[in-house]
Amino acid sequence: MDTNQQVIDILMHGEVRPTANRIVVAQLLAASSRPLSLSELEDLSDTLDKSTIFRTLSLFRDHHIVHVIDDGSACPRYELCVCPEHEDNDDRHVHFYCEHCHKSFCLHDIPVPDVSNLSLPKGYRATSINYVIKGICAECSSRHIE
Amino acid sequence: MDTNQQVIDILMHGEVRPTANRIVVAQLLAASSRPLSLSELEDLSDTLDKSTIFRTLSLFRDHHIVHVIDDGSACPRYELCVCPEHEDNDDRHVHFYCEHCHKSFCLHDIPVPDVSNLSLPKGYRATSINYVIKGICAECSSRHIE
DNA sequence: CTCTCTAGTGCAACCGGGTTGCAAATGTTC
DNA sequence: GAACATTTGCAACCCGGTTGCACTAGAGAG
Repeated sequence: MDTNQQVIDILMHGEVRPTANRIVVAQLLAASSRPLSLSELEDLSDTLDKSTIFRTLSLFRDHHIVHVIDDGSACPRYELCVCPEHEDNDDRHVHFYCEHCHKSFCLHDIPVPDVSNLSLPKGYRATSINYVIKGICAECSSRHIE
Repeated sequence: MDTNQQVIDILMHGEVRPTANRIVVAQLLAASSRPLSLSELEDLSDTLDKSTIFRTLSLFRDHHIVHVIDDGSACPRYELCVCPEHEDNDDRHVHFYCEHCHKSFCLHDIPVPDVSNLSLPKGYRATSINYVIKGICAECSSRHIE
């Protein structure tokens, strides 16, 4: 299976023209098991310009190709939408932010407990939920005793 | 009851010298029903310098007088610890971030569902949990039909 | 194939919030 | 009151995200 072609299909499905740069960004996201920030993508691809990645991610976001995670790291992270059919991201899972290596991980096994519909105060309307656990990831735990 | 004296007690209990500026910051936090960001505090007090507030908040954080909430707004917010006895913030409740007025609210009635102890992958250690619901707050809902 | 027009890209500058260095001001101790 | 430590305000800095603009690449018409 050609991952290059897969990525192109995703872009076309989102009605985004598959330029070379966009394919690179999408492939980096697809190859990563965890959500990536703008600066992480910048590091991964030394050829692409920061502003190009930024605009590419913004475009992807608007076309529901990626969705945005706010871990508590002051910089948003992006991951490919698993469910391109839905207009909004329904693949809700818990994220883990490592305070040591500053990476975010997806905990796909843990569903986000949803309290938004049942018990929000009157007048409040929810559009998204972020459930982020901070701590030390497995790799950093094993490497440092601290 | 003198709130001024209450605030001083809190500072002294945290072993922080109660200077005039610190009392102002602590009173602003105490008077607010919701967590405030650095810039919000800057707006509320036109006399205090940005760096003074910043250092005051950092000091408060280190002395467990305030704790920090990461809503998804790229800037941390601070609220007075309810339980100064505990070394860490055990008063865990859900926060709501309004995407329209960019304020954060405490939903004290909704406890944060805790999944950290039961189901974290092996090797992961949690230190804090952020559960943030984003959407439109009641006031903005009633004001705009959109 | 070439021209034209639009979309995409790289560069550099900008911006805003957090952060830091430093010197003046304030407070504390003897 | 002198000597010292702490706190504060100002200004500069830093860093990541964002934007303006000119150049380039690509799509479509003829």
